[in-house]
Amino acid sequence: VFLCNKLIEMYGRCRSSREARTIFDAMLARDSFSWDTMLLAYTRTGNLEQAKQIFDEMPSKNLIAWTSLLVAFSSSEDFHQAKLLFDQMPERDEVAWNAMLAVYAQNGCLEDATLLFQEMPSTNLVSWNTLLDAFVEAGKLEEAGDLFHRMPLHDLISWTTIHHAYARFGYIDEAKLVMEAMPESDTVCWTAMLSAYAQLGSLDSAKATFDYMPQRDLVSWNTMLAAYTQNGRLDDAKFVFWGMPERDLFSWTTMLACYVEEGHLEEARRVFDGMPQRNVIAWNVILAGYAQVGLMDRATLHFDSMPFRDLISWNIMLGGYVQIEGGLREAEVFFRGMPQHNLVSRNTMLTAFAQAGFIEKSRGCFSSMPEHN
RNA sequence: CAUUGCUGGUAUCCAGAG
Repeated sequence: VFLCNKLIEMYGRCRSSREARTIFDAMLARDSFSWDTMLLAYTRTGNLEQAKQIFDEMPSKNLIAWTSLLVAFSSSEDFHQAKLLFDQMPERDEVAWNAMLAVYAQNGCLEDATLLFQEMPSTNLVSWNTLLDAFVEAGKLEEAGDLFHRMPLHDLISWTTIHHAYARFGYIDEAKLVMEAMPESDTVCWTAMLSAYAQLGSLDSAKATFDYMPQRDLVSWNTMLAAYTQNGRLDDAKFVFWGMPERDLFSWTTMLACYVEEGHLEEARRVFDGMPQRNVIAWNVILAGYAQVGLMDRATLHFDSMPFRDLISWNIMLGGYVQIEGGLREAEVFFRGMPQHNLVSRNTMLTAFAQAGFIEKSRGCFSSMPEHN
């Protein structure tokens, strides 16, 4: 049992929930660690449905199981389910509170995060770091800076979070100063710097950073790859992609998106077919390739054959309809048939109506939005 | 002292800014 548990854990960490499940199913006896670890494998691979199912099947649910499921809701379309789950928990420890806080932080809910932080029975450094990240995710740089100075202590993660805050919003000089001030900086920090240069279009600085950094891991390679793809450098991107020491789904989807962006649909399709695994994002990239150029019949065919869809898949289809000649009516019908809508869906309709001169309908979309940005 | 849970860097949809 011990060894099988370790195997499940290993597969979970390697994002192979299928293999983890094979081990789990083959076990003659399972203890609570086996169940928790299996649940966590689904959580880590973003497999909410399977995570829920395992959770429901569990003979007994401990704090770890509750917390793992809570985390799974964080990246789901309605992360507010996480709060419902949190409220249902029979007991909550520090980790559970922190996990709930992280759900708010990752989804940009600064208000909720702040309130929750104040309600917490006790806070530790993880709580402070998470709150700091909530400010950063919400784009509140000054407040993040203030909070950083008010924190009781700083560890590497606190420093990296504040560094990332400056880097991602293009404050290169400030980010550099933070890097000089921090006691140690690791690959995460260097990669954030690289990413910042890439977003500003400073490819030379990005490349120089990549070459200069003490170590490069898979994320750094992916970031360098994205630096080229986001700036329309297909040839450089190809060179990086095929030269990388290893490739994960980020690498593949980044490369795919580059082919699509450059209008090379056939090539994209070939890369797609050659992928070792495909996630929703890979399917979405190809879908967007068809929809963006108005090939709605091919898009529909692809859409119908997708093994999984998320809200982005639906939004891509919607975006395809609104931009073809006289597609607005079809878009309206499609919009009504969607399982959910978010700000992007409504904004797509809003701008489509506005550009077609239907001011009243556009207004209607505007007022149907639960929030505005 | 401890087989599993919480925080930092990279990819796909609309708009805006450059």
